[in-house]
Amino acid sequence: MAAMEQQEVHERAGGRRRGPSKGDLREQAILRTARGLLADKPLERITVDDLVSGAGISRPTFYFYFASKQAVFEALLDPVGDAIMDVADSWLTSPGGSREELHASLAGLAALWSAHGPLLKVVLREDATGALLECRDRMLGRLAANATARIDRDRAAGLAPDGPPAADLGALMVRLLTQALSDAIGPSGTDPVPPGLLDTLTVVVGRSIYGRTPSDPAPAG
Amino acid sequence: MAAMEQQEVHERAGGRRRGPSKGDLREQAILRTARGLLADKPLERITVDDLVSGAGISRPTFYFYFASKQAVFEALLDPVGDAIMDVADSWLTSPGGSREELHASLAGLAALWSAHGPLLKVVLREDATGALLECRDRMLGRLAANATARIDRDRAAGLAPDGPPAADLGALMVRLLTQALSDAIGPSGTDPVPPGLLDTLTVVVGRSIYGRTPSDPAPAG
DNA sequence: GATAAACTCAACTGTGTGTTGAGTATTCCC
DNA sequence: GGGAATACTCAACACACAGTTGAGTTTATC
Repeated sequence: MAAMEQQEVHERAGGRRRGPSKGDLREQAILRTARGLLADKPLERITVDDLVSGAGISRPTFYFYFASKQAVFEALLDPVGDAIMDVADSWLTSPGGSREELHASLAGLAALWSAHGPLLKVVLREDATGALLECRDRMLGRLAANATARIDRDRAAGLAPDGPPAADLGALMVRLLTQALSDAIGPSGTDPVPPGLLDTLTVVVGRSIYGRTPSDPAPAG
Repeated sequence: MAAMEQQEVHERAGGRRRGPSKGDLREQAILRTARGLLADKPLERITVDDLVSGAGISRPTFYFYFASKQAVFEALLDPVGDAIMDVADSWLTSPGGSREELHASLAGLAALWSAHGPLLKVVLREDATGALLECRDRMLGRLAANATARIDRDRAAGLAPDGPPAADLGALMVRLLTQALSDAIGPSGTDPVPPGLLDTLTVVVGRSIYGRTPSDPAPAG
């Protein structure tokens, strides 16, 4: 319960209460250490002691700045989540249904995975909890909602054939993309996304949404 | 290092060395307890103490039968892995490229996920290690190899258009299927797979492999 | 220069994994 | 049936990691 109180204090002003700077440096040092360690080993193998010794502080000092190890990675993830939202929105608002445009959108996603691989892998993991889980659901939800809207729009315009409910198809495409990108960057999360993968994803997403097989209805208009 | 020795003893005959039965009951009790607990909570929240008290033994007795908590779940997974291999092979050897046949194959996979959901989720997790990781790679590899062979065959027969390298496409389809099924059965891994998902997956896989968009080549023959 | 808020830590608690060392039961061979 | 090997069992450790306590020092503010 004492833990609760302390966490609430932290929540109140997103980490520390206020104040100019002295401890800001330490907070930054913790975040920097976390980011660095993440390139070497997965989240579950990073201990509070790693962060503590990396930042040159003691254990309780760490807990003064962050409520838990997870909270550090949540803080790290915040700006990345925003970037994902931007990609999602730009995909929705981009013009036509051309292959090039789809390819470009996927490249935007891939760039995020290249830049923040380890972090994105963490948040997509099945056993995420707390704020990490919320963040994931928000990210995936926004991506899926925009994909769904896109599919509906293109179906209404006769660009895409009917098929599964747009929401199901959209959610599936999002899962496919995020999973494929996470796989591509390897266990450490630092490999580059191979260009061939982008081509394959473009074809698969393109065919799934716009493609026809003999048993699909013919194009409208 | 003492741990090493004990583990090797275990490995030598897949668990215990031999002998008739007395301890076989305990081993079964541990496995049964593990399977039961898995329906309630995820692997990482199951402790050795849970298994120990569930099976009515002491801690060291547990370690006599299994080298670690992970080893228990590896043992549980063995037969499931075999079943996956069967599904993979039956998909490869099934006849034509009809939608019904694809749907039936996917239903076979889905049945496995319904029956062994929690276990399959564990093995597909990114942070699997040791034998669990090997098992996963073997399963996914076999599925992907068979999907690839299937795509090659159907392309050669003029049933499927050209497109991304068959191996890339096959691997992506496998990832899509396993991920979608894992998602569908929920966090606990015990929800039923909704029938609508099977339809959607059938369409997506069908279109990805056999479908055409205006920019894809026309059907051969 | 006193008061409060920001900051720091040595030493602790708690929970989990895996081990040690010393046994008891079972089997197998004579 | 006696004796040695093998199967099995456990109380009591050792250790790693998360998170806490309680008491202290610095820094900003009036």
